Amino acid sequence: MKPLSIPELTDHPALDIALDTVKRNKQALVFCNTRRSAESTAEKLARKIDSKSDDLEKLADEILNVLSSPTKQCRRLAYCIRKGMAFHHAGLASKQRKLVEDNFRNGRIKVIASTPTLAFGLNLPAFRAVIKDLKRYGGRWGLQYIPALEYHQMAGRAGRPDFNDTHGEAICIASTEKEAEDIVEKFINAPPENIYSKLAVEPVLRTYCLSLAATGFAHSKKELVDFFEKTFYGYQFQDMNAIESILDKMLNYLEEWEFIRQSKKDDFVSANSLGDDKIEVTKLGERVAQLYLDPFTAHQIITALRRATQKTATELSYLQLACSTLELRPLPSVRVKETDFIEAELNESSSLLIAFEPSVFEPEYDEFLKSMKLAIALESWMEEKTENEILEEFNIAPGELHLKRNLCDWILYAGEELAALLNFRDIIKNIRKTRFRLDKGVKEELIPLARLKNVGRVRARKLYRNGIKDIGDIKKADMTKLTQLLGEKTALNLKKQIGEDIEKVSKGKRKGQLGLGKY
DNA sequence: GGACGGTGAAACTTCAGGTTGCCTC
DNA sequence: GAAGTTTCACCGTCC
Repeated sequence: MKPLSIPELTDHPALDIALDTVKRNKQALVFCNTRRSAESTAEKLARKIDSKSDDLEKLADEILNVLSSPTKQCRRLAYCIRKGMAFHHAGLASKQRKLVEDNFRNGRIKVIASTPTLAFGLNLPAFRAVIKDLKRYGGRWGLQYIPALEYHQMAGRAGRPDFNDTHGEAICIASTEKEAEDIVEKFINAPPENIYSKLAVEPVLRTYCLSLAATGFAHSKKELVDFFEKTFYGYQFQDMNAIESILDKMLNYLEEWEFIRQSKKDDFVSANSLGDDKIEVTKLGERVAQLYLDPFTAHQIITALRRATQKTATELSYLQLACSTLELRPLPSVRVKETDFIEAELNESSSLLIAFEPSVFEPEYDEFLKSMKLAIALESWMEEKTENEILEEFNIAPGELHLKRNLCDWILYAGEELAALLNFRDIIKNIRKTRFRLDKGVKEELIPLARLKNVGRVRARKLYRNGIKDIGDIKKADMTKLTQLLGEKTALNLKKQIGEDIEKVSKGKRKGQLGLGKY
């Protein structure tokens, strides 16, 4: 194949290649190693494009209005979209992600600069897959080459047989001859890495131990060992003695946490028998298994709930508990300039916290600070801060906020269930309230309004500011005012929800809805 | 003389991804 | 390790 000659229009070859693809009226995916880089790549490309189209203008507006108040990320994406460029990563709101994907498929968007999200799972082929970075930051090891498997995933996006492409091009960028040789050797000619069983990780192993016992699949340690022997994990591990001792450790934890009871047979009766160590699952253990919860997390929650019965726990206490579980990881990082205010907040509310709190000198302290940061961010969501404010203040993008809110809700739901089983009635009430406010993103005063269908944080606040503060006020409010605030359909709907079926207000008189800003 | 604004270099900071549960407030 | 962001010194202009 003859070498491509591509004009140098920008400061990076990956961008030049992407622009060249657009010139040929084809599509490209540019894979970047960070979200920031994906965004700036798309923006730089957009700056080089001067075409315009009505379709893209419309799409950009749609992208901009996905959230009730657009974030700077929304504005940036909308700017790119206007030029037929886009970025894609987990920080996008899910609707925006879908819009980007769909409009790449239908050809309106020409280039997507993305993190590896697009390479996994999504079927989004393009004529060219440009892999801008083959290295990624790997904690204390600095920049490291990505796995060959990941390279294959990304390169595999090149070529669209469904669109009669006869070939596709996967392009890596090297800055020296030596690097080019490295890339060929490490990625293009290299087989993918071995796959290891996920069971080999302790959290997964202990979850399965408990759930196998809880579902009656295994009644003794022997049956557990038999089961794992037949799995891919057993096949890979081979050494069943080692597995047995790992299982021993897991079972001891489960027993210590009161999820199972092990009835041991006299040791000297049968020296070699794993034999008759019966496993009995407690009520608590059964519920933990049903909740698909890592037993360690469950134990962590239960310990914290016990503490909560003995002191005043606030919503922040429950949020921070949820944020300190493994399920919420990876946690958003704490920036240097944030450390001070998080520690200040910590000083203030330390007595309220119910989860384990390491000292400054322990290695867990970093993660603890992060959990505190996320908890504060979620709390400010409940205090009605907008997505943009949270992005600016905490550097947590809308998509990520949404994901963390869901995870947090799941953990808190589990906490609620466990509290019910343990008969901690007061706690249940508080967790429910926390979950509700977290779901809706409202202050306490808006709870009665936000309970109504079709009323979220925006409408509830609008009503409240106009003196309508609860169901009683909605009953009293006249339709004209409600219509003015929320529009006719929603107003009628609200009245219906509280048991009043009102005929439509006189037609033709309808004024525009009142903007939130003015009231 | 001082406030202000623009510029560029140096110093500093940050870094990918995503499934599970329930109906009740 | 590299790209992006912030900070800061420096200079010119204006009032």
